[in-house]
Amino acid sequence: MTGRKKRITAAEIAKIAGVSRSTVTGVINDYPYIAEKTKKEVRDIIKAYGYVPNSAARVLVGMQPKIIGHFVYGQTGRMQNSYIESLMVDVISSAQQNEYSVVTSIITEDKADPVIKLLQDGTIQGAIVTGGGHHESELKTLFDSKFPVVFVNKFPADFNLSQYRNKHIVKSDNIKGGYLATEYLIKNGHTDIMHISGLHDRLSACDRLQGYKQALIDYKIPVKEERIKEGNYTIERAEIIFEACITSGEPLPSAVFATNDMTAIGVMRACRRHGIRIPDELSIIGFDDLLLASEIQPALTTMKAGSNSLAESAVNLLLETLDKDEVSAQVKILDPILIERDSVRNILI
Amino acid sequence: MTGRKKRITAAEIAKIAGVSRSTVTGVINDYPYIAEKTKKEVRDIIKAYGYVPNSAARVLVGMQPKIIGHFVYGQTGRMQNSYIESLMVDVISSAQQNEYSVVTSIITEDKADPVIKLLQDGTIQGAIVTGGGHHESELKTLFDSKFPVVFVNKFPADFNLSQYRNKHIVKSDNIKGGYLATEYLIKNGHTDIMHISGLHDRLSACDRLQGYKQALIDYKIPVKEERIKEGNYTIERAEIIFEACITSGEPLPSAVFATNDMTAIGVMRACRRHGIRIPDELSIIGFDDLLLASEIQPALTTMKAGSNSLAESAVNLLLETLDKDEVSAQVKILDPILIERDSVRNILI
DNA sequence: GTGAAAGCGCTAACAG
DNA sequence: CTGTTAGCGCTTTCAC
Repeated sequence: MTGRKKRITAAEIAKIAGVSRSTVTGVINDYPYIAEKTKKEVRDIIKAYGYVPNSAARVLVGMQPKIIGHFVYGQTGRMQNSYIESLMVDVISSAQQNEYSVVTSIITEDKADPVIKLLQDGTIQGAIVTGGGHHESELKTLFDSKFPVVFVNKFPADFNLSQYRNKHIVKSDNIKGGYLATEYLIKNGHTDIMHISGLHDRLSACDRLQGYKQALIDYKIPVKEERIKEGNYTIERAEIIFEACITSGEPLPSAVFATNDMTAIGVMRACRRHGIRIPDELSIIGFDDLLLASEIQPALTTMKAGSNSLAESAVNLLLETLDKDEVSAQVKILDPILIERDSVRNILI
Repeated sequence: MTGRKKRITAAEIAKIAGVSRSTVTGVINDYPYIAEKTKKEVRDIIKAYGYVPNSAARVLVGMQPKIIGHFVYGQTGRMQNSYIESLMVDVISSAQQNEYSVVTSIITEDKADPVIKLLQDGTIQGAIVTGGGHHESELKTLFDSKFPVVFVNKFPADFNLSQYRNKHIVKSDNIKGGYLATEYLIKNGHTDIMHISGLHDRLSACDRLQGYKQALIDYKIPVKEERIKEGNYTIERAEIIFEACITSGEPLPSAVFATNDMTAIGVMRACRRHGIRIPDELSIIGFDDLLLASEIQPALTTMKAGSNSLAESAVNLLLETLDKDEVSAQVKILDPILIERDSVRNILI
């Protein structure tokens, strides 16, 4: 680009208004010691000429750009997980309510480098990190940086939060979520419950699995390893897994607890293909409460982590931190809730 | 915030490396007239000290921030239209492939003001505008500005593109889409086809409606106004509309062309409640090809505008424009395609 | 090849 | 209450 039209500057406004440059600054930032009359006059001229203070110049002298980053770690390839998409929207909405803008970065490969650059070069003031995937080294880098970062359901395995500053964690209580989901199935009479988990190297998946196991133990139901399968959050993978169960000839479980709704849908797909009716022959419960969950047939019973409150909590925590100088690490844990729909049958009655 | 740790500057790097400030700049921007040896030495120091050039300072001296905006006009309240969400992801992905970041702004009310400010204050270089809603005055403002903007399926009703500079339009051919959808129903033997449209003040809705009418006319089927209902893109509204049709006692159409998938889902919901089987008793075709469309039962036959290519075309058009000084307006029209699934029955056989 | 000097547009700290 | 001065950190002439 050679020379797009130059914008008008504060100096020019000052000249037009017949005041000094600093008076214009004073008007813009509404300093109390500028005469109301002057303010009004200058404001009119500012409006008339469409003057807007240059952001780069303000940031350069130490003002805050009011932009945060949202780093979304995603699985490779096209992201077809609408959970993460609605989280994006929620983060943006929450930020905008506080007059902040958000730069959303989708990180599919090991491209954390360009992303942390946004923090380093001062474009953004802080960041929210969400999504899946195994990214120890990038997360470490973020953790060890001085920048304010809020991690949502995602953080390095071995961290000692108390050592850090300006780092926070917002998470849904996945152990509890796994427990409640499993307990719900048990209370509906199920004892042979399969769990299709998320990737075993992700904390959220491990927690849900742990909750599952704990519920079984508490209700004196043996935990069988062959009833635990590792999925990868996609419809396709879940479909393959359950397909294999069906065609193996082994007896099917009476219920499945899927680590997320997409997985649950995959199971449903496999069932559809083989004429297995839900919930009559197989009960299923998911996790996330995607929009999809209420629309498929039968409507999916699922656990809701509260994507809205997750994003909101994260944004609020981040913005609070931006105002302060050094904030010690905080952890905020949100309770999941059960959304009862039609995919689980009570086999006691 | 009082004083978060100051970053290291180019001047300090210069001092450490024992070279001058401008040499450091030369190394960073890889100027050809700097000795390779010097470059390497300085680069090592830069890396060792974690130096990253301050973005605000660079922008201030006229460099490009490499950030674009995505302004998403949405209906009031929670956006539960996953079409727009996946468009967001597509825009971000396309931009990132070109090493641009994107600030996504969701505009629910008449808040275009804060959003155009991002352009005016130089935070972003240009913008992509998508979404629904009636926002003549804001769009006008954008149109009349000097900033590069690409409008995706959304623009002022009365515009004379040729007058403008740095403004482009990317749209899917909605007339054709409406035509193809309707024609498909006709070819499957349907003659009593209802259309649930989008809001009549939105161009895309009008175009789809027009295509619908044209197809009927071309196939010598009378257009009946009572078969055209105005929806608002939501499941809820569509459900109410079709519910009313069912309970009115009037004969139902044999097919429905819904202006988007959400509307189609609303119709399906109403049918479910009343035991009307799809596609046996009612055929239905949607528009958008949401992920949902392939998952619901029966899988929804729909028109795909190609959200991916829409976003990609828009981003490419915008980035090309950013490099140039003044670009005359362009219009890019994308062809919709039919995705055949199971919600339409051929009533001829 | 390298260094010194100017200035992008703004805010802040001073005098007046 | 207003005007003047001094940078923020960078890139870009232009001499050396």
